[in-house]
Amino acid sequence: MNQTSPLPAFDLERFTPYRLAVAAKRMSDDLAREYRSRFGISVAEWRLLAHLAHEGDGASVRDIEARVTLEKYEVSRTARRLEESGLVSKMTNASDRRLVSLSLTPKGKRLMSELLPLAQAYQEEVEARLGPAVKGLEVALDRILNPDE
Amino acid sequence: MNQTSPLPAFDLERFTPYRLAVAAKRMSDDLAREYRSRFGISVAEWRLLAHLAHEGDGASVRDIEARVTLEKYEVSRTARRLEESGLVSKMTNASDRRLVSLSLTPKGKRLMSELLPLAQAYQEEVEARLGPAVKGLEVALDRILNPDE
DNA sequence: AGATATTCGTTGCGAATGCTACGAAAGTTC
DNA sequence: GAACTTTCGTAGCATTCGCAACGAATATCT
Repeated sequence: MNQTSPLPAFDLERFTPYRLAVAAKRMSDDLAREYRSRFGISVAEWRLLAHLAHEGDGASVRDIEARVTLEKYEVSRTARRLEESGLVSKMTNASDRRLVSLSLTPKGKRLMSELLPLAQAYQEEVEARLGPAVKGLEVALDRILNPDE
Repeated sequence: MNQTSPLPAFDLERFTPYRLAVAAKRMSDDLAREYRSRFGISVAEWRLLAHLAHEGDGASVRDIEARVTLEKYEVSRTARRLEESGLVSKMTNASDRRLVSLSLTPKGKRLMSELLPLAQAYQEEVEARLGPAVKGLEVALDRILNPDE
């Protein structure tokens, strides 16, 4: 008795969303540990700083929200922390005083000139470790990230 | 003046760890929304349930921790919530009373017999959407997840 | 211009998270 | 068998998170 119908066979370890989540977490934690131990910054802080370094100063919270996949309130809080640690300065935009203009301070720039080459090296390390599979990975990521086309 | 040395060129949007994190979050959120709205369960709850459904009843917190990439305390709390919602039962193991033996309740089994086919369908949808790129993705994920060999 | 709607950024607050330490139970050593 | 070490699961506590609401500034409408 208690004849429960058998459950469908399903192996979580072959479930792509799960595998993707674990792989991303592993790589991200790996990197986050590095960032934190050597520079004391979080992933969100890294993203914000990287955006400012690449796109130049003056980005608003809204700009960054759209670009680095953080929620508005995360950007706001991250910016506050970065300001407190002296890496970023915040000024209200003169022509639209709703906007906050974010800039790297000299200290922030010095940090990024150290950090960016390390990130670049990590990228190359990843590519080397994945070998030819990196091509397929990037194609798949493109498809996931741009569901249009 | 204020001649700051130019920062190295670095594009966050081409940084594989970032792309991987965003892709995983997108897919995971997509699925999590589905699980939550239709069944009221979180990602952690889904993982624990999927493990029990696949491996059978009686798994301990430690077993699950090792298998579904959750921390010990996450498993503990997730199991408590699942017990509260009547999907999982907890019993102390008779032969080793440190261990907690987790099992799907009939209600949990009914839920999973609904949920697992949907997960399977999602997997097939992902494969269809990615097309041939899925091969390369899985190879890359294998490399990231099993850094041996 | 005045009224209304929208955008921008921040914050209050409850829930979730992550670290750590802890007690209970078993294993180990002598 | 008593002292100790280790393993297992839980809970306390501070931090972080996510949602929603808010005030300020601007845009739109009539």
